[in-house]
Parts: sequence; structure tokens; C-alpha cells
Amino acid sequence: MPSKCSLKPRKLPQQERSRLTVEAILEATTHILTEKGYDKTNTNLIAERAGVSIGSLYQYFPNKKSLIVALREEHSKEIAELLAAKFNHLFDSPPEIAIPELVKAVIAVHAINPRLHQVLSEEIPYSERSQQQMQKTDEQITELLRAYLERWRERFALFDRDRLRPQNIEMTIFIINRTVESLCHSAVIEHPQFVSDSQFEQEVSNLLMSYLIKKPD
Amino acid sequence: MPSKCSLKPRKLPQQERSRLTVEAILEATTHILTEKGYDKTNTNLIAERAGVSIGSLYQYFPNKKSLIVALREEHSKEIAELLAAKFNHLFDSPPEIAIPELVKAVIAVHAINPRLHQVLSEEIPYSERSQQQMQKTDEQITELLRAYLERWRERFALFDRDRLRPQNIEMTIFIINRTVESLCHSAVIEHPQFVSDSQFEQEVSNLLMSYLIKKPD
DNA sequence: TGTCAATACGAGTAATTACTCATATTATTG
DNA sequence: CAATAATATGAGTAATTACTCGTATTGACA
Repeated sequence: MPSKCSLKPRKLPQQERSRLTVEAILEATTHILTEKGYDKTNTNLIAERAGVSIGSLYQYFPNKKSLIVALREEHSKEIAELLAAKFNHLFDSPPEIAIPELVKAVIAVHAINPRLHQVLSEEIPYSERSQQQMQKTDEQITELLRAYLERWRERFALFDRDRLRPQNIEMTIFIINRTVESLCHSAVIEHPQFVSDSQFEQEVSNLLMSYLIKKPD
Repeated sequence: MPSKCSLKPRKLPQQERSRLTVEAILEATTHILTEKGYDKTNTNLIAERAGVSIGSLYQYFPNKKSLIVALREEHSKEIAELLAAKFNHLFDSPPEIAIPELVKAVIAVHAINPRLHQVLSEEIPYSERSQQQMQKTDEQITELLRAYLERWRERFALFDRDRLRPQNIEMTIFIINRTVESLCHSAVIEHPQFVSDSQFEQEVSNLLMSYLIKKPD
């Protein structure tokens, strides 16, 4: 069972034909991963489902890991773009408006393909993850959050010096980020009924707002 | 590669000798899992590290899955007992006291063996998890939380009818549960510096308290 | 001390699977 | 229409690994 480490394809698709092949392979990977879970997913099965030979698969993906990484790239990009758009759109809206909208967006993002999201974050072995890639995605979100917090700094308690709040913005960003991510993630998977009406997004918004927003004295 | 489904051992250890064997096997499993990650963990390696033969291993664990399940059982039990003790001890303490203490306890629990915790929750394939087992642990914590919330119901906003709060206690419990769990989990792994002083536990407590506790009008 | 059950051993097996490579087919280009 | 580059093929291979089973050793108990 060889297992090299390069992630770049040995050949880039140049003709339309091969672009379709690559697309079919990625679609098949998603399908098998979500249907069977990581440990029942193998490259031969992926090739079969994609309707291409195993040889073709290895023309464009040097190893199994590169397949997973490519898939996560697609997925992360989709998420990052959607959230960036939302943040942009809501940049000048006050927290009471923006926070529920953003929570709604995160839920929507998780609802796109919950099972894929779950497999990627709960089943893929560490050796098959690109730490660099995952960190990059995380930092993108972090920066969006930071920008918004600073745009509305006079409304947020965490910037007050006199409060027993953290000087440490990083910690607050981390807390918000993980809280929303994990709540939306597990709600979509474990409690789809929560997500179907708007009660859940309201509650998560309340959690964030009561924590973040300065109270009038 | 056979893979049966029974999780019960084919033989229960009866003499002291075999009890030591079982212990050594579980210790070795923990060690290899945390050192190498799930995908580099195999039963032959575990037996070697435990200093027993592969045959002995399969006397007490009918398959690989049963090893993982036994390990998680140990781990969950430890956590559940520790938290149950804390909840008991703090049952009559008001939220302002109890919440920070409980958060501290959850952090401590995650700090026992963060890497094992991580592997168990982020790398073990679904086919190797006992859904029933995991659900049971979750329910235990849920019940502890519910009991505490009801003990101090007059202090918690979620019981007010007139507020735009959920009638749905289940949802609130879910939110609290997941929030604390995931924050402590990722903090211990990604930001050990957060955990080393008490700032992080204070922040998480603030998050919970500002969400849960009724404000004086 | 002898007998039987409990425990330990580990070489071997069968199944799985990531990946290669020699060859064939299809598109492009001059 | 060559000639060459791009793409496709899939049988085959080597490595890994969960698990078996026949045999040996140890302990309990009469």
C-alpha cells in the first residue's frame, strides 16, 4: 500500500474531456464518502462509480489523500465565499440584525451537505488532512469576524476596559467561531427538527448577543 | 479481513493474570492511538506494545471495534462520574458559583488526555463507534443539566413564559451541552495557552451566564 | 501429585486496497 | 494525413492487517 505525500496532480487536465473526468471523480468521492463513510471508501470503488478506470484517477490525483484534500478545498471555498458575501452585505448592519442573519447563513452552509461535512470533520484520519489548508480556512473566518467586531466596537462589551472582559480579542473570536460552528454542525445532524423552524437560529443568536452586546446601564 | 459485530468478549478474565493482560491491552491501545492516530493503529502492534501475543488479545476482544468501544467506555465512565460528582456537590449552589466550577471541571476532564479525546471524537470511523454507547453518555449529562436547571428555575430566563425564550428546554440543554463540550475540546487542543490561566474558563462561564441567567429588571 | 480448565502463544491466512505500468484510444496540430 | 501529445484502460502487485487455530504453558483444586 504505497502512500506518497505530494498533493499536486501529476497531470493537469487540459482538454474538456479530462476536466469532465476530474469532475466525475470528485462527485464520486463525495457520493461514496457520504454513503459509506470513510473506511468503506476506496479508490477503486470511486473510479468505478465515476465511470472511469482506476488508472485515470491516478493521472489526476497522485494518491488518496490528494482526493480528500481536493474535496475539502471545494467545500471550504464554497463556505468561505458564502460567508464572506454575507459579512460584506451585513458589514454596516448593527449586531441585532447581523448576528441572526449570520447564524442563519452558517446553518444554511451546514445544511448543504451535512453528511459530507460530518465525514470530513469526524472521520478523516489526521494523516489525510492538510493542516495548512484547514488553518487557512479558519483564518479567513477569523478575519471576517474581527473586522465586523471592530466596525461595531462601541456596541460590543469586549472592548470595554473597565469590565472583567478579556483584553484578548483572539479568545473571544475563537469562542464565537467554535460555538457557532459546532452548534450548527451538530444541530443539523442530530436535531434536524430544531433547524426546520427558526427557533434554533434565534436561540443561538440570543446566546451570542447576550454575551457580546453591551447592555445599556 | 474479517470483521464480526459482537462486542462482548469471548472469554471474561477470571484469574489475576488475565486481568493484567486486559489492562495491558487497553493501555497499549490508548498509547498507540494517541501516538500514531487511528489509521496507523493495528491489533498486532497493540499486542506487541502490550507485551502479549495477538492470540491473547483476541481471547478478550472479539474484534478491533470492541477494543475501541471498551476504551471509550472507560473514558466516558471517568468523565460521567467526575461530572456527576461535581453536579452533586454544586447542586445547591447558585448559578454564579456553579457554572464557573462546572466549566472548570469540563476543562479538567478534557485536559486528562486531550489527544485520546481528539482521536476518539475526530478519527474513529462511524462503523467502529457504538451509537448506543455514545447516546447513553450524552443522556447522562443531559439529565444532570436538566436537574440543575430545574433546581434553580427561578434564576433562569428560559423558564419565563413572557420572554421570547424557548419553551423548549431540550434545545437549551443541547445548546449548553454542545457549546461547553466543543469549546473545551478545541481549546485544550488548539489553544493550550488559553487554558493555562483562568481567563478562558471565565469567558466560557460569562457566555453561559449571560445567556441563561435572568436579569433583574 | 495429577487432572482439567484457564490462559498464552504466534505462525499463518485470506481479504482488502493503494497504486503501477504497459498498452490502447482519442484529440490536436502542422 | 501523419505525428505527437493527451487521455484512458485495467490486470496485476506488493503491502498491510484483522483474525484463526493448533499447540504449549500455567494455575487451581482434588
